[in-house]
Parts: sequence; structure tokens; C-alpha cells
Amino acid sequence: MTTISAGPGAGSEPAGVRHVKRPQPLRESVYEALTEMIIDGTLERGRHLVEVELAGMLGVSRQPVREALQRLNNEGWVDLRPGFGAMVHVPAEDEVDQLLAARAALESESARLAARHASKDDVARLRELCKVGTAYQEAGDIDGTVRTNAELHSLITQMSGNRFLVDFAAQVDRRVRWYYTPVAPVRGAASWREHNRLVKAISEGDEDKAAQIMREHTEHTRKAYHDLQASTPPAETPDPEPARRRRRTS
Amino acid sequence: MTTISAGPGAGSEPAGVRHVKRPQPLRESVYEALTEMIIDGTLERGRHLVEVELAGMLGVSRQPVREALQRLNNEGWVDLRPGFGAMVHVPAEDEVDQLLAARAALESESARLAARHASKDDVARLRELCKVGTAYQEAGDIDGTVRTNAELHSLITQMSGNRFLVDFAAQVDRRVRWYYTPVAPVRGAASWREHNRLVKAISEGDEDKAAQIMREHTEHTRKAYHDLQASTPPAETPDPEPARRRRRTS
DNA sequence: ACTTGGTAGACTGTCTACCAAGTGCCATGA
DNA sequence: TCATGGCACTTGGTAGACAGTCTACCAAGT
Repeated sequence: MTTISAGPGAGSEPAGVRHVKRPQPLRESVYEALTEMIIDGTLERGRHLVEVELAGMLGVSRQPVREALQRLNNEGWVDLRPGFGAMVHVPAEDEVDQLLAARAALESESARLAARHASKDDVARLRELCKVGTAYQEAGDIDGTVRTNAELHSLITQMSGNRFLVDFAAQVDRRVRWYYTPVAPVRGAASWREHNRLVKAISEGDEDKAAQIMREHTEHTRKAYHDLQASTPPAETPDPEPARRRRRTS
Repeated sequence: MTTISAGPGAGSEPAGVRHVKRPQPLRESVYEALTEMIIDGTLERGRHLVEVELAGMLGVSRQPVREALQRLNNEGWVDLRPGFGAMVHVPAEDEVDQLLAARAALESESARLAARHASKDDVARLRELCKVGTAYQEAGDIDGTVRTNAELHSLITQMSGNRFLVDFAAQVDRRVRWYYTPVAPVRGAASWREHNRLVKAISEGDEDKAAQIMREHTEHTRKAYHDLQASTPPAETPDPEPARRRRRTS
């Protein structure tokens, strides 16, 4: 039973002002629960999501589920067909490509601005993350590597100081992580060398160089994805899934 | 009475397949009605939006209004304060700046991809828009100029063939247009010269040049905004608005 | 064999009513 | 003047109802 535990949305406050734990709206919890289930595959691609079913599953009423589904629809996680329901989005062939292209633009610009605004403190944290990430990488800890990678990229976008870039990049990043999970481990070695060069450029305030490196970095990722895609083509129509139709219960 | 006329969402179909007019979900109509009212100033910045009030105003129940408000909140048009209501978002000082910076990144990349993929047909349409826009500009038709400008930019992003860039750019663009309306007319002259150079670069398939021009173009816009902002500083606290409080009806 | 028409079931979209909890405001009182 | 308590208002969430619509399926007709 995946019942929602209305946990507090622990966001890192600006240090000092500590808001008392305010219960997150249910729709938020539902949203998070659903994205998680989509990412980890509990809700398979193409699956028909029924409001009451999800509501029962999560122990809430239809309303919060509806609201969460609509947000998921706006962000491209599910496709809402009026009068029928929501289907977990099935990524098109070229979608990952476009996603990575968009990410390249967003993160490259973020890196440029990060280089412009970097404080000593920021740079220190970047260096730390690089070190940790490389360590994970050498130790073969894939989970840790992926997580640290995400943290590094996230920190850089936040250093840009541009709320919109942060938001967009975060959105894109989650999507990428969903489509992309199997690919991530492949190119760990080169990745962290690039991160190091990137951090160096940022610490020197070299905007153009930082942007350039970030762009190439993302581009390499895209290539890696394509190579892996090419080496495993027979993933076509993996759609047996006869369990989707539910028996008539009469 | 701004009652909603459930109009068809006329999207340009891929030519040939003509879907019959399907009634849009109410929440969608409400969403559009509200953004429109926000942009045109019917709902002033900082105004307290009450669900039942809007519902009455639009002739629908709370439900669609709630759903629309949540979407507006997600996209930054309003700020939702739990237990109190929604306020029309009041842009912060640096927000326009960040918005324009994000737009620069998105549209610059779009221009690059547009240059890569441009078809003869596309280029022809771009040229046409340039011509029309310049004509409006010279005729002093501000409304037409602004509209054509938007169309041109929109077409370029669409030419990128990247759905995510299109979506993000569209979102940013609407916000910019809201904050920015008074500034738009100021710099019409130079703007269309830049557009012409841009279209030329795209038609020649010169990616770097297209991206470069687009970036400078957006940057000029940002500067224009700042100049205008500096020349009209006394817009501070224009908040008399005593009509916001409603009499207690008992 | 293929199309047409009808039927049934399942879900969504929307409305209504209702309650609990949180928020902001105002008047009272020190 | 300033804090306190109370009150009205608003959202957040639940429940139930109903129409419209989408899907699938079956049967009859061509």
C-alpha cells in the first residue's frame, strides 16, 4: 500500500528563518508520489491511470489526484485525453534528443552566469562535489555517482541566480533522468574529468569557457545515449501488457 | 459580464486531418480567460483573487476555477497562499531581467536550430513577416508591430523543431509581454533591422551567426527596458487601491 | 467478409453541499 | 499604544450525483 504520508516539504530555507513545518497540500504529495511511481516504473509507460483507482491506492479522494494529474499533464509526464483519462506518457523517438538539446541550452547558459556570479563558497562546494563524485565513480557506486552528478548540475544552475533557468532545468532534468536511467552509468569516467574542467573555468570566472564546456558536456551525453540506443535496437514494441485490460467484474 | 464562451481551441492541424470542434474543458477556458484578464490589467497586480468570486464572474463553479488557479500558480502568474487565496503576481525588481536572460538563452538556441533546419518555405515566411513588420513599424502601427514581432519570434522557435524550446519560450514570452507592454514600442526602429539580419543568417544556414544575432537582439531589448526603467523611477508603490476591501454584507 | 447500428460499462468533467483548519483583520481591553 | 481574543472569510479536502463521452463488444444487415 503506497499510502501518502503527508510529510513536510523540507526545502532548504535561507538560513535563519525557519518556518514551522507546514503540512504540504495533498495534491503536492500526490504529485510527488506519482512522479516517483512513474520514474521507478511502478506505473509503466502507456498505462491508463484512473482517478478513483489512484485515489484508492493513495488513500485520498479524487480531487487531489485530479489536480496532480493535471500538473503532470502540463509538465509532460502523462497525456490527458478528455473524457477518457490519463496515460503515462510514452516518449517519442526524438524526444530524448530534444530534451537533451534543451538542456544543453539551459545548462550552458547557467554555467555562464554561474561563472559570472560565483562566490568563493560556491566554488568550494563545487570542488567538494567533484571530489565526492569522482570517488563514487572510482568505487563503482553507480547510485552515488548519479546522485552527485545531479547535485552538481543542480548547484550550478542555482548559482546562475536565475529562477527561470533553475525551474526549467529542473523540469528537464527530471524528465531526462526518467528516460535516461539505463544510460547514466555508461559514461562516468570522462564525465567527471569534464566536471573538473568546468569547475575550474567557473572558479576563474571564465564565462565563455564555462558555457562552452557545459555545452560539450551535455553534447557528449547525447552522443552516449545515441550510441547505446544504436547498440540495443530491438527494443521495438515491447508492448505485450495484456494485464492492462481489467476483467469485467460482473 | 465576462462569461466564458467555450470556444474551440483552434490549433493549426497538420493539414488534411481536420478535427471536428471539440469543446475545450472548462478549466482551460477559465485559464485563458484569467491570463487574458491579468495581461490586459482587468485583474491588477497584487489583487486578491477569490475562487467563488471568479466562479461567479465567469459563470462556472469553484472546481474549474481552482484547477485553473493552480495552473496559473505553477506558471507564476499568481501566488497561491494557502488558506487565504491567490494574489496576482507582483513582479520583483530583478524578475524581468531574469526573464529576459532566460529568453535570450532559449531563443538564441532556437535561432541556431532554426538556421540548421530551415526550409525554403520557412525562410519565405520569415521574409514576409519581416516585410510586414517593417511596414507596420514605419506606419506607426504599434499594435501591429508588436503582434508581428511576436509572430516572427514564435515562428523561429517553432522552426527549431524542438518542442521543449517552443514550450518554454512561449511561456517566457507571454510573461515578458505582460511585464513589458509599455516598453515594446520604444525600440522599434533598430529591432526590425536586426530581424532582417537574423533572417538572412538563418536563410544562409549560418548557425553561429543566427544564434549570436538573436542573443544580441534580446540583450538590446533588456537594455531598453533598463533605460526606460531608469527614466521613470517614481513608479514606486502605486498602491492606493482602497476598493479591494469589500464591505461586509451582513 | 465488411459495415452499420445498438448496447453496455467505465471514466471523466462538472456541480453541489459540507466540514475542518488556517489566515487576516478588527475591536476590545490593559 | 500595544497585545489578545474572537470572528468572518477562504481554502483544502471529502462525498455524492449526474451528464456526456469514449471504448469495446455484439448483432444484424449488406
